[in-house]
Amino acid sequence: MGVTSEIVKDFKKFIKKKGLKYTSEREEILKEILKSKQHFDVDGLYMKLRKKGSKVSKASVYRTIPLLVEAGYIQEVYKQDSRSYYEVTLDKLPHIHFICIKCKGVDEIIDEYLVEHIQKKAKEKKYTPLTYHLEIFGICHKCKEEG
Amino acid sequence: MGVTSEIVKDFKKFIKKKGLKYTSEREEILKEILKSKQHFDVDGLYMKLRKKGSKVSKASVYRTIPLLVEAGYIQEVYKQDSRSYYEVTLDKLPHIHFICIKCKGVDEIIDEYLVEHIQKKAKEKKYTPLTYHLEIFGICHKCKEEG
DNA sequence: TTTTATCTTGAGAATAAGTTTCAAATTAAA
DNA sequence: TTTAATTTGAAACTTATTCTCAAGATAAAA
Ligand SMILES: [Mn+2]
Ligand SMILES: [Mn+2]
Ligand SMILES: [Zn+2]
Ligand SMILES: [Zn+2]
Repeated sequence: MGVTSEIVKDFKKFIKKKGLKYTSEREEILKEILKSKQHFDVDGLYMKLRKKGSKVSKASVYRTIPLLVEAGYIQEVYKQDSRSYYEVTLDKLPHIHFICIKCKGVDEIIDEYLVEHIQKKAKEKKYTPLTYHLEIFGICHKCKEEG
Repeated sequence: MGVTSEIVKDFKKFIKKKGLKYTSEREEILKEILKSKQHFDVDGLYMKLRKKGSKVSKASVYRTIPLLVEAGYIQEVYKQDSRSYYEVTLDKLPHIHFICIKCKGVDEIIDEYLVEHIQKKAKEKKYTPLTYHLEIFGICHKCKEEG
């Protein structure tokens, strides 16, 4: 049994435990998200679903995302141009995103030490961390060369 | 001569060098921002200006902010509820913001080591950093206790 | 100082991501 | 199968930010 179907089963349990109803739309959205191995936004996700013939509405995508965040499968990792970007958090530590403001390219840096450091600081301030946005906006090497 | 009038003079120079015109609106906005010793958003800033009798329009506030960012006086430090928050960057290193999603309170941690670490990573990836968003969204101690 | 070209302003319209509304459809417990 | 509760899609709504444009301000040149 693949990792995906494990998650789908867990999600169903999660939904039931909350007293909500498990629907095909919710499952469709979760499955599509699990396929994305990169960052995604609502519009991109919605387009992908539509292209495969799905009839899910954008409203349902917007409504399902907070559930998936709460269940711990995805996280909002950054915002750009007034749009939120998410990623699947399977085995992923919080990490830094370098975002090029010219080409919009995103580069990740995973760094265990950094995460520990930040979590120690959070503990000092008695915060319970939920979401990390560690973003550096700037110009990437390629765009710099092109002027 | 105070630090403010120094900055105002520099800003005028900056504006002229760009071939733009120095206006009372731009100066008013800069001065009001320099007074704010905390994070601010456009609406709050605009309200403050209005309360002191200023006639500056919100459009001008929106238009002036990118100039002040470019000049290096302020930076966008985080976004919340689809609103951007800025702060004056005088002698301020990039720093972490702990943001409570319940009470919206913001706590800062300035940490030279962290900044150096991140900048080293940026250099490794050949990025030219411009803006840092180092945010941790979570629950503060107080809100945690209140349930 | 006056002229003139260019830039900036305020007001309101436009844009677009995300939220809300509501009647019809679906779920799942009884 | 019946029934109560939830969810859905579609469209309306909200709201921060951007854009448009005519009128006003700036500053270089005359
Ligand atoms: Mn990432
Ligand atoms: Mn700060
Ligand atoms: Zn780039
Ligand atoms: Zn709080």
